[in-house]
Amino acid sequence: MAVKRTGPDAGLGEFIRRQRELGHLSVRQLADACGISNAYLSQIERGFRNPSSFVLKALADGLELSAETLYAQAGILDPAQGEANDVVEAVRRDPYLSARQREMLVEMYESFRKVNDSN
Amino acid sequence: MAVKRTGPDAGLGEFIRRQRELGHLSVRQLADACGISNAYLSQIERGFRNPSSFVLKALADGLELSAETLYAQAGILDPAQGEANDVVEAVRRDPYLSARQREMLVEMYESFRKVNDSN
DNA sequence: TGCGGATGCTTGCAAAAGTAAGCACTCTTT
DNA sequence: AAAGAGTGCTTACTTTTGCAAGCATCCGCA
Repeated sequence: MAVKRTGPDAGLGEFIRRQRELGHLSVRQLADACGISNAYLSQIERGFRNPSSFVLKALADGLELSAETLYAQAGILDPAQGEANDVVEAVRRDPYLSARQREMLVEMYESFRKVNDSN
Repeated sequence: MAVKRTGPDAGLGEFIRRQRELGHLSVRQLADACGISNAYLSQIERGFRNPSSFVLKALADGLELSAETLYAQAGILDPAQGEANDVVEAVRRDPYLSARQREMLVEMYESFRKVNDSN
């Protein structure tokens, strides 16, 4: 498969372990809370397994942190969210537009902003 | 595995297909852009396979939409802020646009939506 | 001391993800 | 009408995910 994968060196597992320890949870406790096996969680934490979207979501719930945070740690979500413009962000989020249409709207918006700035 | 999985009836695949078609991409084109096989993409779109986090991320990139949107569609991320962040609302709220510019953007957006609906 | 339970880790297997190769079909182009 | 490329889909296969069961170690306690 040609898509990037995290290896045993990836930080996601370590991050999960740190979070778990901060919450004073054992491997089995967190695994149970997530509905996964303790064996599997152990392997995830040491970077030998690559949790699926669903397991990642379950882990976020079990660790009581937002899925965004975990996904950002996994390098799947861009953590750069705050500085994004509202309009641009809304356009990029809109599931009913094509990529090309999104592009056009964003360009239009930005040209407006530019024009307004210069006078 | 005890974690919830999306089945062949899940909307994620259909959503992906719809996005792909809006962008006038073939299965092979999108698959290549994502670094996955066309066979696999076909199965994902028809709900027979459940893409991993990495494939989902690659798909979001290939479709040029935010990973958040895709993950929300997959039922992994809460679309909580997404609803409040609707395009028209964001445009109306933007303090740097003139009334006329706002009007133009909204019209453009709505005409896109209309066009997309009718095919 | 020695038992019971809690800890994290390893192993072997079933099930799912993901691919390479090829099928059937539709358009162009020659 | 036949070659050629583009479309999506199917099948057979390899690789990875995820789990049940068990191992080794440590700690509190009778």
